[in-house]
Amino acid sequence: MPQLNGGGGDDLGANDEMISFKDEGEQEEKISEDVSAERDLDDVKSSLVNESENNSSSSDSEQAERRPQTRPDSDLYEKTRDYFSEALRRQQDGGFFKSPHYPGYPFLMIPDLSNPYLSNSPLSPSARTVIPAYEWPLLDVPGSAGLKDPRSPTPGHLSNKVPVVQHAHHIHPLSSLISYSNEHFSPGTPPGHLSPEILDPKTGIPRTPHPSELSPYYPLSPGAVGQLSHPLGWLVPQQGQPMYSIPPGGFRHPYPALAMNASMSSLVSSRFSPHMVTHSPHGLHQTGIPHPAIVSPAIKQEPHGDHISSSMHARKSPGPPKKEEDKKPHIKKPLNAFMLYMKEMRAKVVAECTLKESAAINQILGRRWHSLSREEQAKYYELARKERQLHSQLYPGWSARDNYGKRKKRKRDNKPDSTPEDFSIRNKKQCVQYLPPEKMCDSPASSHGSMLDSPATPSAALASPAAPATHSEQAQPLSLTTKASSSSTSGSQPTTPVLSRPIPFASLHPSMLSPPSPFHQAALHSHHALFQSQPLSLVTKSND
DNA sequence: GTACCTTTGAAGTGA
DNA sequence: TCACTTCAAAGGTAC
Repeated sequence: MPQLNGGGGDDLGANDEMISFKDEGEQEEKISEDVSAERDLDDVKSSLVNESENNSSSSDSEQAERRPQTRPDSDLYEKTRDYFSEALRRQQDGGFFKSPHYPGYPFLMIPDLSNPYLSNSPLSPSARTVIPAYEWPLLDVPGSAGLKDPRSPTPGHLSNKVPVVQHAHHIHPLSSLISYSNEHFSPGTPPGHLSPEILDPKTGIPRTPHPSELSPYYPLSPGAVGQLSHPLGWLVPQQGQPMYSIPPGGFRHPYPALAMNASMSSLVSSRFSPHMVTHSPHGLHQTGIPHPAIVSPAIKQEPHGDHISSSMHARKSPGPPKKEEDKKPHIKKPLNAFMLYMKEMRAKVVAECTLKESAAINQILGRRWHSLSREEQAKYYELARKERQLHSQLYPGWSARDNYGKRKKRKRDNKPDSTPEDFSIRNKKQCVQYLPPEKMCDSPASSHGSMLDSPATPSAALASPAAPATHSEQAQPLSLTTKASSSSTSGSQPTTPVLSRPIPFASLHPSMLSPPSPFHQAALHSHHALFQSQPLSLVTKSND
């Protein structure tokens, strides 16, 4: 797959996750077939969902509104996509970020801050108006990034959820997926590019458009688009949202192309309130622009969370006092491929069913993830890889360990050798599968099945390191390393996906489960055998 | 108010 | 090197 190697030498990261698919042509054909098949399937799904939901509660009507109405014209999509690709290719001058690897996100790859898209400073909301909508379809997704859910009465930044600070100091190539949170847009100052009609007349807050209003170009569901961060969103200061500081000496210009130019820098200084732009006595990175991954400790409700201004202080100073440590801004982990996928697809899944519990949604997403083609997964792996790269560039001293213990960790130990005291009553209570086994079989997937169940082709499964050697080995898709990582899925987690509450089966819809590929279907037979040996609905956690 | 649930993947820890 | 743990997102649920 050329795009996988497209980053080539320009990519600072190792290519260990970049592989070529031997059956590329095959894949492409298959994918195009899958796409059309999936669209058909989605249509069927929609109708089925509508049917099922017509019998549901009255609240479903609003969900029906969120439901994708019709598939955007695929031709238009293709043409537009090509156009975007071409436009971006022209833009990109061989900087760090080459041409987009993923046609689906061509607009994410804005390599150069001096490019015309950004000439008006991305820090200014109005600056986004200079970006022609046709060049940046996502920008034309009006305000959707600002509001995660039309049903939500509160914009993202007002949500009572953890208000993650999402400001940037440069254009993240993955910005739209790197939404460390969705609260990127300041509803107070609706971006100028937003059409008036999509702004809430009362609040001025861009509302999440009806699916039919959404750009048909972006291959995301309307809801998913709603979750997308504005690629420049984290540059937009947000009122009432604390900013975080750059760790003193922690930042450097990772990429020359990303280095903030003078105008940007001044804009940051001028537009960001003193609270937002911290002038560390130790000397911030000259950009002084924070990264969305940073979250105030206070926001994270960590113990001893300090005011945001105090969180601006240094983190990672050698041997910092405890107090200083507590003031460290919380830098989130970069999202992995699945997380990126989840962010993108969650809304779609939510829109397609009446399920609201994230646990259930995540189960579905997990299965869908497995049923993704390798190329599709490759997109997310690549995105995740780039995000990790950028994250490491932005926070050279950051370690995942920094976040350890920052949240009260639940006791989810299911190890059989654990003492009875380790098991809370909650852990012991009976749990019910969200998805019935039949449905589970409809999709690949035990948590151990991973890629084993859903390679596009058997040959691909062999060719790709994504295919685990065994069920206990987790896939390392796109990685040439054969190291079999052992994640929690192979370890502490129950062998059967369980949840404390059953999914209302009526709310489940076939669309929740990805259409099995032929290979997948073959694999399903073995899974049927597996699942038939398991309780159908009630399963207890494998605590012992 | 907050932990839990669920998912996968990355990274850290300890043996 | 391996097994295991923690965290990342999300939001309803339960305590």
